[in-house]
Amino acid sequence: MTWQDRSDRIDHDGPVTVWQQVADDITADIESGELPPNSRLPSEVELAELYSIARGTVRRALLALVDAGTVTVVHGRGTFVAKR
Amino acid sequence: MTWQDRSDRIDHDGPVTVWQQVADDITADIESGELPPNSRLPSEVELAELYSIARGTVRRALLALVDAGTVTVVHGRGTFVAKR
DNA sequence: CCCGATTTGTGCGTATGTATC
DNA sequence: AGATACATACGCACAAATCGG
Repeated sequence: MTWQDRSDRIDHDGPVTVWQQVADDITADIESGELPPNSRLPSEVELAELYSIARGTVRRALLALVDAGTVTVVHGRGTFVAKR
Repeated sequence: MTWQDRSDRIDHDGPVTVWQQVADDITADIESGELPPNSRLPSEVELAELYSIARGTVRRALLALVDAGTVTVVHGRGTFVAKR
């Protein structure tokens, strides 16, 4: 899949936190099949740029996805869609 | 060109970010001709030592230079002055 | 062909300061 | 007061590409 700017998907004024919106956004792409199992996500820095948010916020979102079992993180390699 | 200690060129307390100062400093050397096209910059680790900053900050500065088209980075080889 | 050194790529964890809600 | 979020910056570890012996 092609990763373009996603800053327009984030509502900074609504009731939902930014990191939840990012987690939901990525989860949606995984469940729709656009992000197939074992495919790699952009790096934390790249995701921060794509969503125009801070890296710390990206990490919070990824933490939620890891807890949910939807992605797995490999030190030094990247973040991958879990095969389930 | 000779690469000596450059830690005195960085102001950690001013309004300009460290990575911006590094990017500007290297850009000046390129535009002055001291760093000719295709010449290789010190490694990220060496630059971090020369400026007495973190490698991550060096990478942030190099990212700006890449975006500006002044340098090109090659995985496993190094960072080179763009030929322009 | 393999091994080691070098270099960039990525992630982990943390800290500080600012601003907003 | 507290939580959220941004931006910056630090140090470290592991992975992958490249090149030389």
